[in-house]
Amino acid sequence: MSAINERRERERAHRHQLIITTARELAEAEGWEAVTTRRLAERVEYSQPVLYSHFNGKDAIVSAVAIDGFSELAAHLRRARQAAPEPGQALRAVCRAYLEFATERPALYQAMFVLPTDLKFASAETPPPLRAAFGEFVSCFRLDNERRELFAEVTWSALHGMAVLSDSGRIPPDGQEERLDFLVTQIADSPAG
Amino acid sequence: MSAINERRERERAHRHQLIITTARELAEAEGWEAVTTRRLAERVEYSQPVLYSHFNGKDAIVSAVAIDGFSELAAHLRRARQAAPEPGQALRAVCRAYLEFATERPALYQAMFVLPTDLKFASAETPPPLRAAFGEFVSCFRLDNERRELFAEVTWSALHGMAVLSDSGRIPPDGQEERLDFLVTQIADSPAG
DNA sequence: ACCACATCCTAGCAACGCTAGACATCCTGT
DNA sequence: ACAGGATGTCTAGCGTTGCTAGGATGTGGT
Repeated sequence: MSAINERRERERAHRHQLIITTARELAEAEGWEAVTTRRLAERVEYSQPVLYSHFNGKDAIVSAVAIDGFSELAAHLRRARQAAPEPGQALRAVCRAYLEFATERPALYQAMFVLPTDLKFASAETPPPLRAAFGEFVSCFRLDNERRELFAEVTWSALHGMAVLSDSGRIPPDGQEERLDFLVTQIADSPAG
Repeated sequence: MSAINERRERERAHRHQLIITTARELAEAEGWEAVTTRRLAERVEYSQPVLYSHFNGKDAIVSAVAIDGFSELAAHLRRARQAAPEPGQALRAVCRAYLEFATERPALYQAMFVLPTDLKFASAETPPPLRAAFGEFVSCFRLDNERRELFAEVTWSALHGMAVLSDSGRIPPDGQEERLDFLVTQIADSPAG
């Protein structure tokens, strides 16, 4: 109603975002296991209950960070795809960008793809940024390819596996480049790649 | 030294295994978040501190479950590979068996590949069962292929991605079969597959 | 029979996610 | 201008977590 309420809403929205970015910073600096509601509250200079007046719980905060991450990922992939010299190089560029994103922001990546979240994937309520990111993979394949989505899913799965297995030390972190090269070659060398 | 001590050691080893299998059962029945040291202690009918006389902590228990899982996975993959009608079908059979394993024992799979563990991968102290499981993938490729390990790593990464993204609902659980088919086709259609 | 040792449990610590209820603060209507 | 009510925030605490110190109990060896 009044201008006062508008100001309050602005402040509230501002604080909402502050919580998200602070959680993300804390996670990127010390890992998600260091992100406790107490420490987070202290950093934003409010008491614990205010976190719960903005989010349903800790998982919801992680989800909010994840959504921000999806937007960034989508933009990152899109930039890479459009900067590719020729269409045939788009897939390679996008895949490389994906791995880059995962290795440079491991905590953010975890929030998006590893930690338990409330997010709905591949359904009606899927957040648009998430759809956009997935769409970048789909766009790497020719329009007349009836199985573009399938191609994209497998590509994404492979990249995710590489990212997460490498991050947790289950495959050697070096050699990502060779694996990437091999993957792209195999996927692209298909009837309708 | 005496027979009494031997009996004690036997009992201790027996209890050690009891803890592991109980933890696994509990995880498979209700998920790992339901596996607390208290509940686990109650189930094995001992107090909490005995768990810590066998393991360094909860993570070590998870790791122990994971190692058992690696043995089973290795055996499962080996069986599938050897049952393949012809060598050209080995890769497909092993990949299918891998996904089968992951979907039928999700909690065990999580202990092995998702949850934080103390395990060392791809190093000198890598547990033999783990090497064996990975070796089954390598064995699917021809001996004269200099990049067998690379092939195996990418194959494994892709399968892991499919398994974990599907399990967490990030890609639709149906269509695994088509994805598997596509993946195997692309990987196998290579100069030295 | 007695001592010494190993084994096991009770009890408790600090930290976790989360919430009820008191307190203060500010807007609103008369 | 001032009381009343709504809004917002904090203190304090609940139940649970992983983990551990220290005492009780019972067994084995001399």
